[in-house]
Amino acid sequence: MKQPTIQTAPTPPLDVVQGAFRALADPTRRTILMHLGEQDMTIGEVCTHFDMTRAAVKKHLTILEEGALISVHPRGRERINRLEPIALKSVADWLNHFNRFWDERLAQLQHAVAAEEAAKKTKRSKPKK
Amino acid sequence: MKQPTIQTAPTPPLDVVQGAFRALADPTRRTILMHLGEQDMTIGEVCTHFDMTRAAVKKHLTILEEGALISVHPRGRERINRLEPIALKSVADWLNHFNRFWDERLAQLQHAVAAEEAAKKTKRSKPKK
DNA sequence: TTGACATGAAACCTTTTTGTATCATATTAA
DNA sequence: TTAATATGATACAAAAAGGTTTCATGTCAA
Repeated sequence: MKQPTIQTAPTPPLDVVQGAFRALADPTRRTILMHLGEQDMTIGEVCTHFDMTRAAVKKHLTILEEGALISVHPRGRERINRLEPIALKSVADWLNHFNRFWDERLAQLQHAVAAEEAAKKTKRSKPKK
Repeated sequence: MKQPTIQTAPTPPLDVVQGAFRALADPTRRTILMHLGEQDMTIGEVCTHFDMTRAAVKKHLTILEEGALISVHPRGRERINRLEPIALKSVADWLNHFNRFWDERLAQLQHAVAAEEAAKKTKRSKPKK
């Protein structure tokens, strides 16, 4: 059924992308990332933002670390969690493969809206571009 | 309990983003999206690219549709699956919140590499890649 | 040293996910 | 009409996800 492709190394960051997408699938983890965007935080500090046991937050942080979205830095008995934007950028790069579709679709929508506006012909709202 | 807000639609992209991130977490579904980026496809055509039962592919397509990443258009007894880039763009927009971190971190890395190179000027033990 | 604090880790449970197999339905073509 | 086709839908099983509780370990501070 499946046609084997001949390319052997068109797979630069697949594991990285997979780990990052997996980590981003959970809303708690996305919220953690936004908090860490404000400042580095210990696990305890992250916990203060969630109604959840410390162990559960720790698991989320572990998955974020596995996805390379954060790094953990021991400082005494604490562990400082820091946002690591490189993996986030790899996700954004993957999404950018679809850039041209956004442009096409947005142009379609704008065109449709413009046609509708013209049909109404009541307002003179000028779409800025 | 207390819902003093009167807005009925203050949740513009939250559910959309969650549904899209959930759908993107699976590598099979990301591959499906790339195939649909090439052309619209029926379920059967999508199936030809995977070593998986038709029912499993159908479930993936359902999750992609729930995440608004694709739309399904009946044509006779077939269902044409079409990429819907708007939800993808909402994910990209969410990621762009971290844009400034990429810039900062990349600048840091470039600076660090430059400093290390300068410090290494005396050494010659560079392992081959 | 002692105790409080911050974390790590394991066992366990429930729900979701991801696949299968099977049967039902609607459409096309002969 | 009849049969093949394309899909929908349900029930099922294994694995992963997401949470809790409990206990152990290492560090700081008095």
